[in-house]
Amino acid sequence: MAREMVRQGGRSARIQSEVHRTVRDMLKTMDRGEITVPMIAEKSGVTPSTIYRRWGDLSELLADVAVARMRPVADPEDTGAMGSDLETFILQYAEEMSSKVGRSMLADVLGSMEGNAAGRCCQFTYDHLETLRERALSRGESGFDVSEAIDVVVAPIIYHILFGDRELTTDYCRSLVSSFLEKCAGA
Amino acid sequence: MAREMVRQGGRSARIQSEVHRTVRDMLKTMDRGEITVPMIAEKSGVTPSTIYRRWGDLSELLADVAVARMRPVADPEDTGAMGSDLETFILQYAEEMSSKVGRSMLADVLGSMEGNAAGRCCQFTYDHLETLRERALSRGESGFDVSEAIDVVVAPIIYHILFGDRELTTDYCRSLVSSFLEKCAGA
DNA sequence: CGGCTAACGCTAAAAATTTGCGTTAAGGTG
DNA sequence: CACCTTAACGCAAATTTTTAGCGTTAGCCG
Repeated sequence: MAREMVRQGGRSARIQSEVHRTVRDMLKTMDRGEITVPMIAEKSGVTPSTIYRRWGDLSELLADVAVARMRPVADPEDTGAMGSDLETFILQYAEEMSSKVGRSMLADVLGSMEGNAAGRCCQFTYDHLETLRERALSRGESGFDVSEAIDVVVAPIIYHILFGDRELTTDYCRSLVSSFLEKCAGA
Repeated sequence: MAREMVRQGGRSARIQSEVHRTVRDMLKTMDRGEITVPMIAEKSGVTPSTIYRRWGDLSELLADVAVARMRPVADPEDTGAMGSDLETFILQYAEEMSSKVGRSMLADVLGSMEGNAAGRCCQFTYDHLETLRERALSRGESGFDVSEAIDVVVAPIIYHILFGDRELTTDYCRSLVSSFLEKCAGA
């Protein structure tokens, strides 16, 4: 059979989760700059060559781990109304992404070129917003444009986290959301 | 004398410019992933240890080169009116940053932790916008809030470049600018 | 001009990465 | 269920990259 196959279960999967777990553990106690592939290999009981063959290099591995961590485990909380749904989600999003691990994940995701890690992880955000939009519509609310929400609310938050040019206060995030909601109402 | 000194002229400066030039040349013809410190050292006629001692590692060197490239050489063009000034500047900004070298510079700048490379380079953008604002005021126009311009216009552009989730067309950039100008007029 | 020392070059040692080859085990087939 | 194919792994040698010690060069200051 000429089809490309990717092993999903058994040893291969066990190694992947073991390596991922090791990386997450290491990121808790040490800086990203002092983590090396041989270290990860030893702590996870895998030979370095396996890691190199499977992920290519350290930055790709870190990106892979970061994307896996950002993958949502549940839908955003339902607070009963679109405005509060959006605010709750954005505040939590800003909180997570501006934390030390959040900034680290962002950097890792943006530092990889293979596998479109950045695209996949911003898709998570898009999907969450889409969920909120559909939820609003099913309540009879007017809904909102997801792309516009990203431009007006998400993009500034990410920008300030990445460039560190501004404190990301709760009030500021709230103002972004309310500014967006007003724009929706006006349109 | 106990004071820390940094050599500015002579050999040290010559080496810096030589290494920078070599890096810029290499980035034209090859991918960032295949550039190594020993390569740069050989092509620029410097020993690797000098590069390691001076810049620490490859990512710091690349960030240093990127910041130097992004440092503006002139003020943004004066088109005679605030709206067209802003549009001209943003279109050129989007063009430069979304190009291959632009994306590479962004990635390099965000991938370094020393020296606040990211902060310094977003300061360039801030300064340019501030120039446009002052120019508008001196013409008798109402001006605009620079931080708001960054949130509404610059941040979305950078976001879409980094995450690759959307085509960055001229029309789209123009719509961001006009949306911002309307917001200014309304406020 | 002469002293001081930051910054460089050279070299050897250490660490990381790549590569070849044999082995293990996942997943499909008869 | 036993067998076959081959993706994925482990091991170890070869290669490359990075670090560190030490002597030398050349800015900068008095």
